[in-house]
Formats: sequence, C-alpha cells, structure tokens
Amino acid sequence: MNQRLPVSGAQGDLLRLVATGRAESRADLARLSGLAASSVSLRVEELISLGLLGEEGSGASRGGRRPRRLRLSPSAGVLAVADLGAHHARLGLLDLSGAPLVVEERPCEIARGPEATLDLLSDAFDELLAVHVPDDVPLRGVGTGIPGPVDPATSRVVTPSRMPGWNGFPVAEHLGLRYDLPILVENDANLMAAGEARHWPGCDNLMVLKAGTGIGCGVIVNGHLHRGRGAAGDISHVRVRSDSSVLCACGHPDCLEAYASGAALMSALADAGITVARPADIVSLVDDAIPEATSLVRGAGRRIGEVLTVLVNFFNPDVIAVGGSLSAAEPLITSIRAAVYERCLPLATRDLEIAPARAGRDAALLGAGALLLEAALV
Amino acid sequence: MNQRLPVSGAQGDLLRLVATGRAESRADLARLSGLAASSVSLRVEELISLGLLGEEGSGASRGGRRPRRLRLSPSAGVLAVADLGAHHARLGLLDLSGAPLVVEERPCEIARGPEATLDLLSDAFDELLAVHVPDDVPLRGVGTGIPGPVDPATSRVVTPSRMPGWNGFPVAEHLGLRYDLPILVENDANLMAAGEARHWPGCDNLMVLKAGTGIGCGVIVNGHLHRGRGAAGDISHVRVRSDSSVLCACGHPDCLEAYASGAALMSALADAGITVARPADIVSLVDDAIPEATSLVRGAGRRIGEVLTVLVNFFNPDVIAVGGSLSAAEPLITSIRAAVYERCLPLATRDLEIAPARAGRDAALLGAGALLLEAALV
DNA sequence: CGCTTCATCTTCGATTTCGAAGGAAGTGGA
DNA sequence: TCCACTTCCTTCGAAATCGAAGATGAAGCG
Repeated sequence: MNQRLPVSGAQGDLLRLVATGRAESRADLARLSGLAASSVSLRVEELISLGLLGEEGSGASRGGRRPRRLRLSPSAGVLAVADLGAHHARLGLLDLSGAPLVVEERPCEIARGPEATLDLLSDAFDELLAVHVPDDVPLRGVGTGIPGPVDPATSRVVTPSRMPGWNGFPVAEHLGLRYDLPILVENDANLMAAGEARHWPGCDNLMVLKAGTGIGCGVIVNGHLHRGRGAAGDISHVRVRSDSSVLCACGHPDCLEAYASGAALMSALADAGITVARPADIVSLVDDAIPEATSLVRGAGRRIGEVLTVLVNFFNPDVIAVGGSLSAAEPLITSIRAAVYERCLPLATRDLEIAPARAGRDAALLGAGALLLEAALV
Repeated sequence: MNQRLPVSGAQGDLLRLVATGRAESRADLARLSGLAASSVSLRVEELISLGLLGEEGSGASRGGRRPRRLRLSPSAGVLAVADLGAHHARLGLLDLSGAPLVVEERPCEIARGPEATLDLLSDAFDELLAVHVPDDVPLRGVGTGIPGPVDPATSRVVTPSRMPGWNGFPVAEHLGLRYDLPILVENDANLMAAGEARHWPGCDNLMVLKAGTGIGCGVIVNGHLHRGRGAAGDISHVRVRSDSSVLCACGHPDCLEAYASGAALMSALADAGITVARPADIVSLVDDAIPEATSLVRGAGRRIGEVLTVLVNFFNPDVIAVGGSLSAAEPLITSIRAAVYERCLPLATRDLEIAPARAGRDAALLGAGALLLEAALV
C-alpha cells in the first residue's frame, strides 16, 4: 500500500496547513493560505470527497458562528519514521497530522553498515505497518535521522565519525529502492530541532541543543530548518577557553565536546572513582546531590553557555531549547543561562528564552514527520 | 513628486524580478515567477503601458529566438538612500533597478540628535532630487542606514552607543512625516550585507564582515537578511581568548572589538609611537611594510578568524565577504582564512569562500536600494 | 425573548490564470 | 541552401480564483 498523495498545488497547501495543525477550519485556511474563502471551500470539498479530510464537530466560537473543525482522515495515510542511534534505533508510525500511532526502540548496531542497518529498519517498518495499520491505509512517506552529517543536496552521509561504511552512502536512494515514496534523510539533531519547533508557536528562530553522549545542535531560521552545507549547527568541535589542554578525538585541542559532552563527564567521573553506564545516570547522581557530579555538570553548562554567547549575539534566537538525556539535570540549564545572560548583549537576551525542550523523547521522530509533511509531500 | 508604485500582486512580483536584475525577458519572468508565459505577457504589457517597464533591444540567444530585453523605465522613479556614520553621511539617489544615479558624502554629526540629523538628510535628498531628477519622475521610497541596532519590529533605534538622543527614536515614523512613501531604516552592517548579497549570485547564505573603526557583521540566510531581534550579526563584543586582559568600553573583558577593531589597532599603534588618523591609514602602513602595523593587522585577523570559526561551524555559509576600510590590508584576510581553515570542520569549509567584499564603498546604499525594492515596494 | 452583531461558510457572476497550439525569429547541421 | 530544432512570445478557449452578496448559526444584550 504505497501511494503518493494525489494532491497538487492549492490542495496540497491546504492539506499541509491542516496536517501541521496551523489551521482547523475553512476560515483558518482562508486566512493562512491567502486564498479566497470561496476557493478554500471548493478545495476542501474535494479533499473531503477524496477521503483525505474529514469534518469533526465544531470548534470554539470567536464571537460568531462556530467553525466546522477539519481533521485529517485517519485513513488518509501514515508516515514511517526512525531515528538511528549508535546502538539502537527508535522508530514508529505517525498519522498524517504528525501524531505518533506507535513508537518503539530496537537494538540496532549502526556500525554494521548502511545496507544491513537500513534493511533492518525497513523490515521493522513493514512489521509495524502489518500490525498497526489497516491494509487500505497507505504509507505516504519514509524518514530517518542519522547520527552524523547529511549533505542536503544529495541526501548522502558525509564524513561521519563512528559510522564505518556509511561515508558517501546514498541513504535516500537506497530506501527509495524499497519505497516508491517521498524519502527524508536528515541529521538527528536537525530532526530534533524540527520536532521542537512545533512546540514553540510564534517563535521563528530557535536553537535546539542536544546534550547527551555528544553535543548536537539544530537551528531553525524563520520557521525553517537551516542546513547550510550539511553541518550547520555542529558546535561540538568549537574551541573553548580553558587553563589546561585536552586533545579531542578530532585532533584539535579543547573542543567543547571534550569538556562538556556526556561522554566527557562520564570519563571525568570515572577519574573520580564514580562509574556510570549512561549519561542519564549522571542526572540521578546530580539529583542525589553528589558534589562531583553537580560540579561537573555545572562546569559543562558554563562551557556550553560560553559558546552559546557567541551564537546568541550572532543569531539572536527567540528560544534556546535544551534537550537530550543530560538536560534533565537542573544545574545544566541554570549555568547555561547564567553564562549567556552575563555576557550577551542586552538587546539579544531581552526576550530570549532558555528552556528545557518540550517535545520529549520522540522529538526527532516528530521532526521527521514535520519535515515530511512540509517538504516532501506535495 | 511622491507617489507609491501603482502595482499590486503579480505585477509587483514581475517588476521586482526585473528591478533586482534576476529577470531580463518575459521568458525569464515566466521561469522565475512560476506564472504561465501567457499571464506574464499580459502583465508585462500592462506594466509597459503604465510607463514602468520598457523594451530595449534583444538579449543573447540561448539556442532559439532571441529574447526581447526588458528594462525598468528611467522615468519609473527613483529611490533616496543614505548611510549615516558618526561624522558624515553618505547619500544618493538610485534608479528603480538599484543602480546609483548620484552619490555624495556630506559632513553630518550624528551626535546632534535624530531630528537635526534626519532633517539635514531630508534637505540633502530634496536638493539632489531637484538637481538630478526631472519633475515628472517620482520618488518611490526612502531608506537609511544607522550605525547602531534597529528593532526590526518597530524601526526604532535601540540602545545605540555613541548616538546620544537616539535611543528609542522612531526614525521611520519621523521620515514618514516628510515622505508619504515606503521607508526603510536598518543597521548599517545589515545594509552592507544586503548590498553585498547581490554580488554573489547563487550564494544564499553569506556573512559580511565590516572591518573599519568598529567591527560589524551582517548575515544573509536563504537569500534574505537575518535580523533576529535587531542585533543579529553583532559579534563585536564576543569574548576572545587572550593571555592578557583588556577591558572593553561595554564593561566586559576581552571583547573582539577591543583587540581587532580599527580603533583598537590605532591605539596600539599609538602606543608604539605611530600616530594615524583613520583606520584606512593603517592599510598604507601595511602596504609600506611597517612591521608593527603588519603584525597588528595579522593578529586582528587571527582573532577575527577565531570568532568566525564558531560561526562557520554553526551557520555553514557559502561566503564570508570582508569589507570595510581595513579589508584592503592583505594580511587581514589571509590570517582570517588561516584561522578558519585550520580549525573548522572540513564539511563546513569544503566550499566556503572567504573573499574581499565586491560591492565597494556604496555597498550600504546599494543594500538599502535592494531592500526597498524587495520588501517595501509593493 | 427578540434584536443586533459577529464569524463562518456558500452561491454565483466577473476576473485572472492556465495551458495547448501556433507563429516568429533565431541556431546549427547536412 | 534547406531543414530540423530551439527558444521566445502571443492567441484563445478552459479552468481556477476572486469578491460581493447572502445564508447560516451562534453569542451578547436589553
């Protein structure tokens, strides 16, 4: 049941507005699309008779007649999305409004190479589809996040670290052999940013920091993901000020990652005689008020904050959302805030919000859905 | 002769495409606007009969019939644009394709306050119009650059340094009292970036560095000026790594401006017993191979490059254009390049060009024209 | 309760845009 | 030179879109 959406032009725009939750009624659509109300009515009627859109009760009055609420029909289709990590993949199915139908996590060694990994992924998708989706509901798109840089022009992985065999691999092309559908391949931090963006209505410029084993960052400019040449947002190898000198795996001294990533904190804790298995365990240590852990997290936050200082002055975002497994540690955000507010221009921090991410663990999957809906589905 | 352009919707789009030089023929317009060729012909015919557009000879064949070249009629109108500096204003008139008709520089103390300065500006505009523009050619828009932050939402100056009396002043509103026309007010580095952008066709993401008395920076994302909350691109108060510690006028230690601005270099030269009047004089010293000057400029370039490192990783621009009076010093760009290429991710520098600005001394004026044409003129 | 006001949505004729077809004007190869 | 082919531009009927007017349903108010 693979099938491209049979919509084009104006119809597609309207469908997208409903799918992304920006519009709920014909009147909303008229306001947002710029089309005349009459044209909207016509197109909506067509979309309903195509079975893509449905009417469902009525919305809240804004002082006059209540709008008839429009929703994507559940049978309009589903999206299959995944977020590949080093040792496991998070994957699931979304409906066409981008809401998750089912999400699960499977072990998956990315080091086994692209073919094996992607085939495992496709098989998992097929399983989920067979179990959770009726036969007459078509798959409309496939998207996946990759823990490394993706060239936006070619959808190929470029110079990834810790992903042997993936360099230059045409991921989208390979998935396209199995699915004749819109395919999205994107860096995982970028997907997370796209997912987070939907939770900050009215904020067009945001940075999403992913503090986990590594440090990732995605950038939304003007409501759209900024890709640059494929590495945009990569701040992990920025040089930080420091008294000592630590050599990073990349060959340069004093990279942010070597001081403030979950991996760096874990190894520093080990030096202090405290062994933890995952970055998330550091959060528990902080919650238990273990001084070594708290001090380390605070130092990491300060270092991250110092780097963000430059970026806040330069980019002036509305929001910096901090996610990833380390973000649950209270002192992290606090010390990031302190560093940024102390050193940045008042004009840049005037209305700047530095807050925990809102999209939760499935942010990357939701982001993949959002990008598929916005960009890929015509 | 003030008059808003009598165009709307599709007509305006087409006019803009011709004005900005992106389209030269009906066929170009059809390709770029997305309209059908037949619709383009209709609208163009209207624009010609309105006297806004004219046909002028024919262009180069692309293998078939030669296109009839379209140009904005010289009588379609003019724009009045200015770039305010601390002690003088550069101002001029542009035709509707953004090309300068006349440019001049006048002494103008910005410290005399907004009313006096803006009235002087308007008087200068009126003079130029009277001398250089026939009575039947209307003024279509007015734009000016300000050497300080401008809130994009309100077009007010916010927390400027060295501009007493300007804080919170509604510049656009004030000019609007005298001209019932589209008014543009923008930070000077931003205008320079907008002007530079036109000289880098195909490059959608660029940073323009202005190295003069101060250090300014404008950012073009996706072909459009990025404003953020009004301070975007302001990197002059970013903290740099250094052994010593210098206190900047802003109250923080070790700002980039305190080490690498023309003002900082001049004061360092003075300490070495070499007195110069303007940053441009430093360039002559470098050309004469005065070791102190060369070494200072090289150090400034390295420091600027180190800051750019962070921004290149984060933003992944296609081009960094270096302008301003110091940019003529060869070692500046060389050492910026060295710092950036040494430390940035290969993916980010793969196709990155770091080059002297191309738009010349009138960059800001051209930028004002470009922004007026793109944004203000409907 | 009836009245006014408001926002939503539809109807219908006027306008704009499209797209297929074709004429005009050029290039390049046999 | 002729002829095939390309690109540019226009013509004209078909289709999409608009906008004014009105119908619909709900909230607010005396």
